[in-house]
Amino acid sequence: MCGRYSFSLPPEAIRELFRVVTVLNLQPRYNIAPTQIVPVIGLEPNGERALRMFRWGLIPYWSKAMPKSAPLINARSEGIADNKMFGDAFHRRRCLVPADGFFEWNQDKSLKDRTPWRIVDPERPAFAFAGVWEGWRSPEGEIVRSFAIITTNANEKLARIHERMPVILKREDEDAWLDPNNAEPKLKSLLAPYDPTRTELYRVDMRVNSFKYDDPACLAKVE
DNA sequence: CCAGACGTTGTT
DNA sequence: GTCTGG
DNA sequence: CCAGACGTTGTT
DNA sequence: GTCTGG
Repeated sequence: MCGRYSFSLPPEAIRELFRVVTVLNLQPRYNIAPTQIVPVIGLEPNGERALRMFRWGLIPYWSKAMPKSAPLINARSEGIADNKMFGDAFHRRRCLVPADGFFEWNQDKSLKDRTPWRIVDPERPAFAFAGVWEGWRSPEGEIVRSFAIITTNANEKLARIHERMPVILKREDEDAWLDPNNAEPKLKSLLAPYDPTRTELYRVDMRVNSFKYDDPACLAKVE
């Protein structure tokens, strides 16, 4: 699955890699955690891509209050089109979640080693997760936009540490994911495990475990 | 009809 | 152990 | 995802 | 809001 990731590229690289004009006032993020407000990419009414700051952890639009349970940071791709919680967002509110890598811990918690891994694509400096989003009106009348990252089965590279992984879109599939005219069969075909030959894992320092550390050392390789 | 759930991951 | 917060 | 708190009464 | 369960 995916419960922590990074997005630390400079604005010029973001504009070029994701074809966005606005780059807001983005600070590099080395250790993004659930509930934080982070950039995602959606389509404007005019069809142009735009970066917007959304909350990681989807709040269903019918929620009466901010949910107290674990935030909905992931959505399983299997059955998502018919799912009560995410179905409407899947059909009508898809987004790209830009990242330059993500973190995984050993799934088996009986293994005492809680040293995280970082996963990157050695052939490109950044990629996008497939995401869905919602708008929610709080009791105070504030509109909160939030998102979840879609997951699928782990590929053979990740399977050694975890059985799920986030959906990473091929670059040539990003437009199809955002296209409001694409229907269910096409969209579902995009939600597949990532190419294992482009999935590289390496160990990083345990400091990543704490979201309080958000600096370049979080990305550094350790033995 | 109304009431109650609606999610993922991991762990047991 | 379990819940909350980031 | 992991880290960190988890409580009351009374007094300042 | 919308679906499921009784």
